[in-house]
Amino acid sequence: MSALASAVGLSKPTVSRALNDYPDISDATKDRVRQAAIELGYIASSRARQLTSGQAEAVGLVTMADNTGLRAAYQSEFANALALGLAQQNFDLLMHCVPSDANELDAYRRIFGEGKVDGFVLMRTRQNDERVEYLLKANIPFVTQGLTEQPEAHAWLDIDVVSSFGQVVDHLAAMGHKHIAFLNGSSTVYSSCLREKGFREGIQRNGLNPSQAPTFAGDFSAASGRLAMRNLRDQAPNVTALVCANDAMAMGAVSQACEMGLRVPDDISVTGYDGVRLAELYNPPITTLAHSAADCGQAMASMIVGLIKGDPPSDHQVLLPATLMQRASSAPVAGISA
Amino acid sequence: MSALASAVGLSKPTVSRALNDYPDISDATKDRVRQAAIELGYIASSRARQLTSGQAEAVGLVTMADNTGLRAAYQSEFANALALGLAQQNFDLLMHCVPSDANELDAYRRIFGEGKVDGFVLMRTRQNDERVEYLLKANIPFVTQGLTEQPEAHAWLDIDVVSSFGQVVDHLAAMGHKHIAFLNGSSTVYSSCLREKGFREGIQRNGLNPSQAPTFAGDFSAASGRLAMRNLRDQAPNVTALVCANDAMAMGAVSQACEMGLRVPDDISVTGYDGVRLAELYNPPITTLAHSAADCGQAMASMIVGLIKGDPPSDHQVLLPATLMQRASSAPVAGISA
DNA sequence: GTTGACTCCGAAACCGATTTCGGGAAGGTT
DNA sequence: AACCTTCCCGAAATCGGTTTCGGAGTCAAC
Repeated sequence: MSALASAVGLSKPTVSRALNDYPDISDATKDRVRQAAIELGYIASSRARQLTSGQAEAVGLVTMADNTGLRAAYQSEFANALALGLAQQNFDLLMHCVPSDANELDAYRRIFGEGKVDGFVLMRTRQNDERVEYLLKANIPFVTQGLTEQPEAHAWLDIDVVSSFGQVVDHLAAMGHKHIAFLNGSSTVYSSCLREKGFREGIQRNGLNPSQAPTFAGDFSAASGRLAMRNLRDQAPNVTALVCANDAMAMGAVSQACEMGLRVPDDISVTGYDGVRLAELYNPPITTLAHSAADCGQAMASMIVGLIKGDPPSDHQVLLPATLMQRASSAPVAGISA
Repeated sequence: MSALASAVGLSKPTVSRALNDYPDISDATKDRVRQAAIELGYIASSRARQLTSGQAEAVGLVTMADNTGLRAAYQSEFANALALGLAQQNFDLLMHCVPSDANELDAYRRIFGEGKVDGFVLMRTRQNDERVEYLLKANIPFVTQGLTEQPEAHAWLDIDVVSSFGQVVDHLAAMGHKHIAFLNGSSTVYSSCLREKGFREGIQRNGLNPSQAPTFAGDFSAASGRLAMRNLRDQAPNVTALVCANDAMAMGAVSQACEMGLRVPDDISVTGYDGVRLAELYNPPITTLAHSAADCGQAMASMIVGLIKGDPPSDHQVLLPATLMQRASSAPVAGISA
């Protein structure tokens, strides 16, 4: 920068103010400086600026190393959209990955302590999420993707899973299904109880018999979807529709059904839930509740930047709807025409 | 920080040297400083260190906004592994996403110019990749994932696609297939010509008739896989196996085949190629060439760090094998027992 | 006692920007 | 001519570390 300053015959502070459009610099000088900056290809060092401003102009995203398969697909679309949204506000996205057995909290502490980021975005909130507690206590700006036990205390963005899973039941009930099973995901993930709540409300709202609507426990993996389908045949053979807590389990369930000689959807309807666009490619394409990971990421980008700039968390609490994507894996029960 | 210095009754430079383990500080003092640093919860500001050292201790990954579906899944596994590998060497991963219509080069120029990163990792190299040319000319360290026209000039890591696609043909030929078609991806992606090369070599090596091995042009999307399957039935009905350049197209082809009443693999075998683990979940699971995005990311992390520390690019040029994952989408031609 | 070698640490400069403060020049007023 | 504004701009301090250089001790040797 001092090279630029001497090139235009001005002092360093004047150049700085000219580039930052301060009011006490004449327009002529500003133009001259800007012109010279372009000619010399000058780009201000963000490091130096950050040192004085105290702002890192970056947001951290800490991920776990074991993200694979569909989960990875979602994370990627999300991270991309997040990075895009942040870039539009001149913020960077700092990705940090910790081994699955490591202490995440240390990573958050260190990254923020070193001044590399001004705040965090948290994916997949868990029950009793220690990250949330730590960040709240340390007074570090953050947004969670997914609700927590203390929704009023921090910023969050979530999909309305309660209403979503109710919608799915409505959809199936409207097609004549009376015996609908639910395959839930890991109970350590906070939203699992919300999904079950939505499912139960749907059952009730449609006047179905709750005792004919068994819940199975899965872990969000395709393998657990397969297992559930096997158990379903043994334990509740009259079930005609299976509502899965995510797409991976739905895929596992469909595959298993096909291998057991069941036809989807003729013999059993299966539905999923996710923000990823892969369910559409499946064979058969899977009826699912979709929300856009891209919209989600973009929205969270402006939320976290707002927080960093001082907005109260209560300004940034957003519940988005998911939309039912009706595809070939669900159909009216046999003997009933749509 | 100077607070730490006064706490232990030493000067700032001494504290700095003690923490960085300089030889001209007594062991007693070092211990005292380290102890105090822990007690006070002192974490050195990376910004200040970077300002003097001139190193950002970060690597950039610039992505395009239109990454969705399977491609996103791969990117995510890769980015995760990259971030993990970088973290182990105290480097950060800076993700930057540009709109699909924007000029990427500006992003590279700006991010490096501002001193936010010391180098880049490039995904999906293209033919006549302007990014490669720019980074070479600007003398900025980078590693590409995928070969380019000037493989000797820079560091890269690639999967041996030539041998891989040869392997697939071997696999199919061994099962009695005589009429094998190839569905290639976009020609703008550099590796497309390598894939075709491998396929052709396989055809030749197995003594098959090249004129009975038509190539179709796709664009890596599932939709183009569907289209290719339709064309295949019209234009080359005697083909019994379709080799696809990636998994997404293979999935599209399988779905389309099923909808047209063809059975996979009984009527036609289909194979894919990718590093993602989703092909395994498909219905039916798809035979594919797999490589680990995680290994790939880890390897590239140490490559780029090595480059930044001054290694010549020739030290970091790696060709990895892919392994054939034989699954249910490929089988011996009808009438031949495995 | 003076000298020299050696160990350990502090003062000051520096990295590249921003911010505070103050002052020179131009122009208008008495 | 003296004074006051207003408009621009520069000197110096600052952020939080690292690095260069030199100086204060201690101790042994002559």
